[in-house]
Amino acid sequence: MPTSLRPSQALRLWHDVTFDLVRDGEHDLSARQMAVLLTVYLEMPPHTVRGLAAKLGVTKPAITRALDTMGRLGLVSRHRDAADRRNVVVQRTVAGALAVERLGDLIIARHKELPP
Amino acid sequence: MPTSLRPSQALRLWHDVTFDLVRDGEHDLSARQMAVLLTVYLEMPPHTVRGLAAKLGVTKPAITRALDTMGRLGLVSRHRDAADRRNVVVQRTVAGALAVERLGDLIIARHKELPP
DNA sequence: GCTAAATAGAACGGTTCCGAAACGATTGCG
DNA sequence: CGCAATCGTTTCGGAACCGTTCTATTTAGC
Repeated sequence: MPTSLRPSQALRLWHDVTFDLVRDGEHDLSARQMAVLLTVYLEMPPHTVRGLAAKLGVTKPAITRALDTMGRLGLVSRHRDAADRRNVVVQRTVAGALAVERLGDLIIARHKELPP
Repeated sequence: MPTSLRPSQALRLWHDVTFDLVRDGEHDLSARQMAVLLTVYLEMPPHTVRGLAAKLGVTKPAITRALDTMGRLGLVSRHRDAADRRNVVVQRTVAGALAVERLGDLIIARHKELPP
């Protein structure tokens, strides 16, 4: 575990990274979309619409729409589950992995710049 | 400066905090609104609509609307500048300070929980 | 004083997102 | 087989937000 963040550092970090995301305007993802994206890329698959909706505490159509948007951006892809064809599994993409990786780099860079 | 975050830790932190924000659903602020809120509470006043728009690289009406929403939520307040009555200065509120403080606590808590 | 510049906000049309409800497709169970 | 349950999606009306454009107010310069 890293050394503890102080409140001013924590907020400064959040501000700086959010600021970069808005300023660069690449993603323009809502908080929900960001939560879905990171859940898909950080947690163990498989990820279904229902599972994501339950985990995030939102409705299924909200997940469907988030996946629509992120699919349009190439950040995730959807695939029918062959075993149970009612299910849709959300899969990672190269572009999505790159975007997540860039976000990680951004957080780390801003974290390094934090005042002591 | 805290010890450096590793990529997996940085992304895990971002995921966990975003997840909490979505799950608890208290704020429901967009990335822009979050950037405005944290800028107002972290950077040196005074904050004008024009200044915030220039800093974030968005249009003035976008800032006006963000301030409308956040004012409705009681997170900020607006006042005409007495010196130059064309300007509106954005001021902090008790509720806003509390919300920002809670966000800081959330980030710190999630940061503490990060795997080594 | 009078005009020009600056500032915030309002109006407008288009886009996106929301939750609730309804719907088709699929599966499991009796 | 038949019927209920499950799953993802679509539809619907409403709300929020976007950028552009325009307006009202105020200030600065001549």
